[in-house]
Amino acid sequence: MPKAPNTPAELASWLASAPPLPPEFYNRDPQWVARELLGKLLVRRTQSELLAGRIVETEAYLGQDDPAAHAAAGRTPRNFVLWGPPGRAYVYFIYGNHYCLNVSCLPQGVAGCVLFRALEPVAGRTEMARARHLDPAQMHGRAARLLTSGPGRLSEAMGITRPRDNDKDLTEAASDLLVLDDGHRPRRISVTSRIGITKAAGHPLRYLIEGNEFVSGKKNISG
DNA sequence: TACATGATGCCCT
DNA sequence: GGGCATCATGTAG
Repeated sequence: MPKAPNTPAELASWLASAPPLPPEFYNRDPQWVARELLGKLLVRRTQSELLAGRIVETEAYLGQDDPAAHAAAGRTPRNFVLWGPPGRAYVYFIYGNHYCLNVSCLPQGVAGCVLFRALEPVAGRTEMARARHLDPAQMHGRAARLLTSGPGRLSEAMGITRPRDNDKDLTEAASDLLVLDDGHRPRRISVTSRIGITKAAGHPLRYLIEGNEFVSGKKNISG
C-alpha cells in the first residue's frame, strides 16, 4: 500500500499518481466490497482537473436474485456492465434528472454491484461547486453537504454521466475515474436498510461511516 | 408506437 | 413531510 499523505499538498501530489484499487478488490461479494469501499477515495483526474471525495456511504446490490437490483430483470443493453468484469463503472440515468454511479463486482458472468451514495469532498471543491451550479464561496460548513451527499449529487459534482463513464474500468491506471486507498480507515461503520427502493426493502445492505456529516439524508443535517 | 416506472433532489408548506 | 420535474428504459400491444 502507498504511503498515506499528510498535508494537502502531499495529498494532491499523491492523488495525481497513486495506483488504483485492483480488480481483485471488486471480485467478491458486493456486501464486502460496499463495506470496504468506505474510507477510500473516488478520484477524477485529467490534465485539467483533479477531483477527489472520500467514500462515506454505499449500498450493495446482489445480482439476479436481489429484487431491488437492476440485474433482477436480466441482462439488457442498459445493465450489461453488471455481468462484465469486476471494477467497471455502471452508470444509469434516473428520474429524468440524475446519473448514479455503481461499480461492478464478482467475476465476469456474475452480476452484482455497489452504489456510491455519498462522498466527503477532499480535493477540487470549487470545481465541484461549479459543476453543481452552486456558489463556491458558500461551500463551507453544513452547506458543503449539497456538493456530494447523495448519489445524484456526487455524480454531478464529479462530472459522471452515462455516455462519458459507463463501462469505464476504474482499476486501470490510465483511466480518469479511479478509486484509491490512502490508508484512511473508518472508526465505526453502520449498516441500515437501503434507501429509495420498494422491493426487498428490509435487507441491511446500506453501509455508512458513523457520525460522518456527508452521509446522505436530512437526519444528518443536525449536529 | 405508447405507456408506466424509477437505487433522486429540490422547492414549498 | 409532500409534491413534482423529466426522460431513458423496458415491456406491452
